[in-house]
Amino acid sequence: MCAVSTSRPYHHGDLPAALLHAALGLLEDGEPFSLRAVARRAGVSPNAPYRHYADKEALLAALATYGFGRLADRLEAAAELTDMAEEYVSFALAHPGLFRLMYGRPTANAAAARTAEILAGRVTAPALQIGAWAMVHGLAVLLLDGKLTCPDPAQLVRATVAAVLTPAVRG
Amino acid sequence: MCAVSTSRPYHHGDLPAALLHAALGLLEDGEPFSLRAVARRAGVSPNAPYRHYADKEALLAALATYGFGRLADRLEAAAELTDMAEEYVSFALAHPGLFRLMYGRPTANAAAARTAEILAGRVTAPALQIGAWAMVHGLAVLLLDGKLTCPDPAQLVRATVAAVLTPAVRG
DNA sequence: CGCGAATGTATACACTGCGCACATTAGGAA
DNA sequence: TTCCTAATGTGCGCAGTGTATACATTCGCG
Repeated sequence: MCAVSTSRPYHHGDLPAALLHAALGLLEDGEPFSLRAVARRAGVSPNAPYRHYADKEALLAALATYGFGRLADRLEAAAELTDMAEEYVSFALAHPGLFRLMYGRPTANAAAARTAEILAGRVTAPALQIGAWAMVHGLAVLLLDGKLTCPDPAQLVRATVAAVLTPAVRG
Repeated sequence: MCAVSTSRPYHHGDLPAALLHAALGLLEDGEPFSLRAVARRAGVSPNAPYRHYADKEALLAALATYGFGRLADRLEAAAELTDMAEEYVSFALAHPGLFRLMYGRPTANAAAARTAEILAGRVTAPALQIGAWAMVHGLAVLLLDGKLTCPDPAQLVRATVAAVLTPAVRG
């Protein structure tokens, strides 16, 4: 059958990127995430993604490493530990779906470790490095899950870092 | 049709409790969690649970509040902040499915708040209370997600609390 | 031009959560 | 005792999911 001129071409051009973009869109919009929904949003058949990603996990893993890259960029742009903590939490709150996905995948632990290293760059003692990461991550997760309600999360982060981390670093 | 004598009775007796138990078993065994699997494990038809729980969320919410109860018991039995932190993390590592479920439900925030209060009982300053909870929870989550590998988690918790929380509390 | 490889589509299966109608049973009323 | 009603469990069906398999279309190279 001949394609009508107005129809889009059989071959998409750059489906892998389009799929990633569509998946990100689903996460940002908080819509239920399914491979079929991703394909739908990319305007492609339900099985087309399988040409580029082995399975759903593979797409999610790609999303996770992308997310860790974005987070690392943000962290590296911060000057002090307090700023990094604030960026970390604000990233989580701005992209809840992506953030949860990043830390939920057993894959992409290397990317997570790199993120941790950037954070640790502002701290000296090893126990403090882990403690700082854990506290900031804990704040992010608790806020994300609604276990810690607060009108001004950024302020909360700064106060908590000042009360806990700063004395420990000085100590 | 007449029931054969060896078959179990039509009415279960205490299905709600049996369903909770079956669900817990699924979580502990790390098997994929589905309402049908819960019903299967309880030896009952796929739709029987709907007589006792409005939907899947309701069952999960019941599980979550149960889990928070168990965690609170453990925390209250601990004498010092360090012990509580260790209990918190060890609970998470011992019951990963249940722990993730507890903090993943938007419901049962009251139970989570109660847990936080128990933890806060060992700390005075408000910012420190939140910081302590966040750090301990962060350690639990990072360990659970495999982002923080460590041969002896309990030791890690004690060291981190000693390095970060104790100095901050001392002021 | 022609053919093979890459890419997208169609169809199909097992599984899920869940609504609806029906079967079975328990427990009180006559 | 017998019967009736409400509680409880079952069967069937629907929409939606991940994914395997077979097919159609198109691009790029000879």
